[in-house]
Amino acid sequence: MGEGEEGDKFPPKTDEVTQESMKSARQLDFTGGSSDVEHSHSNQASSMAAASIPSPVVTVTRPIITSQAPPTVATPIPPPPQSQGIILHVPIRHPRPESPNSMPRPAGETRDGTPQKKKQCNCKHSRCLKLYCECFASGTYCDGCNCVNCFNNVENEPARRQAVESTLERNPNAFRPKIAASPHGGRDNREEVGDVVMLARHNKGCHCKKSGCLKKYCECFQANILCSENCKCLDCKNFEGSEVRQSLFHGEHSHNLAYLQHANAAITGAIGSSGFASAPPPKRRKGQEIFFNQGTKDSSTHRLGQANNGRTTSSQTGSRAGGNASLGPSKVVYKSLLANIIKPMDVKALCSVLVAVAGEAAKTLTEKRLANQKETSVASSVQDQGHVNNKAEKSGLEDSNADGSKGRSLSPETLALMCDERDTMLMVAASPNCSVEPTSQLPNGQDQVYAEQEKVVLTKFRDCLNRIISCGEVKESNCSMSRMDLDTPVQTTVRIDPVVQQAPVANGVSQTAKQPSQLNTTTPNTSSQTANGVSQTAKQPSQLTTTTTTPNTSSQTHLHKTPALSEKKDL
DNA sequence: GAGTTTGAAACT
DNA sequence: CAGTTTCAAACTC
Repeated sequence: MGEGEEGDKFPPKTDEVTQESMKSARQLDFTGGSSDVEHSHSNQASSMAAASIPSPVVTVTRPIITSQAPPTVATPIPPPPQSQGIILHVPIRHPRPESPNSMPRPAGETRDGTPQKKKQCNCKHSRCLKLYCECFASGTYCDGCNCVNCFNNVENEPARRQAVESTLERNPNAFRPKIAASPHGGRDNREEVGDVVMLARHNKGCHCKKSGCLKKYCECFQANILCSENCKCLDCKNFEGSEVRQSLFHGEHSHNLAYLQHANAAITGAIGSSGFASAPPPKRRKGQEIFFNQGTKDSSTHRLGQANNGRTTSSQTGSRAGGNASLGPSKVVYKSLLANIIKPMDVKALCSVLVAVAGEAAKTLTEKRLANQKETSVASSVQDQGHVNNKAEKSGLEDSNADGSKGRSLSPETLALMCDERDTMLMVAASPNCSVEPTSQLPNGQDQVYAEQEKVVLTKFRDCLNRIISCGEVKESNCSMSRMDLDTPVQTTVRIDPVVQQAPVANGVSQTAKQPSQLNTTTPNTSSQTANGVSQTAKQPSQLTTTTTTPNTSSQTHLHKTPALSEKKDL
């Protein structure tokens, strides 16, 4: 076998290697500036060599890149020519991280940062002078490895050096980190499940075909990063939002069987959607993506770039790239039925609406109250204290009016929310039988104002929730419908508006499904995704219009199912 | 622990 | 640049 082939070369004519070249290989500049190979960084390098050889733990995972970077692990390595941002100290090369869960760490370190033994290779045919060898690839000498006929040591420095050179000749970046990341991609990004992780990415990208990029065969997965547009993998499942991937992480990894099963199942495609909770979107297969998934439209497209076996459809690649620029691949994201209905901005908007409502209520009520006060002329000007948290205050209720009532009692609605939780209670809201006599605890009219205010606010909120529920139901039904006729036009109804890439994704349910017609209720028009949901939940225009709330709010306000399809344009 | 699978590296 | 071979890690049994 190859034994001879290369083996013969090594140890290459050692003589050829003059003393000069004897500078330990580590002195070489692997950084890609191959030209500099011989540089003069004897300092660190030499020391390293000397020290590291016998000593285990060569801390520097990628010592090689040293030329400019201090050997310390944490130090970022000078950006490669291609400059992809900061390079992690990650030795992504071969020195593969122990567990997929953890960001690759320097060879000498454990998760907690405590020193650890460097990984030992088991090379038999490469003499540890090729990148196949983890040690060699990481720029360290073999030490305590199980390799056979190893030349990756001081004794064979000449040969080693030769190997390094030839390797660099082939690929100037051979010893450079494969993973690039943004400054934020700190080291233990990992598992934010699709979060930080994406900050880093494989420079070259992987080319996995069968592992679904969910096994350590995959360099990306191994480094615990998502596949990026750089990858040319097939049937990749290592993308943000990948159910499979998420299940792996959520199920907490490698150790548990579930993980393995999921991974395998997912990879083989055997499980189809079943493996995952609900609305399992059909698994993607190489060339064809079933566009069942709403995400499809947008996000899916991202994925396509890759899923489609990487590349084929060149057109797609772009999309993905865009997504990742900073965050990494943006691919299909699994979300609950309400995922797109309730969005952060919607929540904000809702808050605004509620505030507005509260404000209005306060205004009205206080007016009343003032009127009463005049009569009673209660000098209780003690307007002090703290109902700081009081919604009323937030809403803009003038303190002046707000008088103390420290022991402010809770309104029936509030009590209901706090103690009862029974929907009915909420529904009944204002109804008298709600019991808890608010008045009973009300010192003077003030509390009543609050109570009224709460009532109004809570009622609004209740309405919103109901609408959300409705939306969810509609969506659900659509979902099921769309599933039934996957092939049918429904899918085709891809939303017209380009929209935000991320936005669209919803779990299995193609948002597309919801066509205005069907959803007459809420969904306005194409802008659907954004629209429906909470926003609609918000109040009715009529009530809020006056308020000076933010644009969002206003938009929401419009949402009443019926009338104004105007909906949230803003959103 | 042996055998198989996988994908990067090396080679053609 | 594409296809094939080699290699060692990852994985399975």
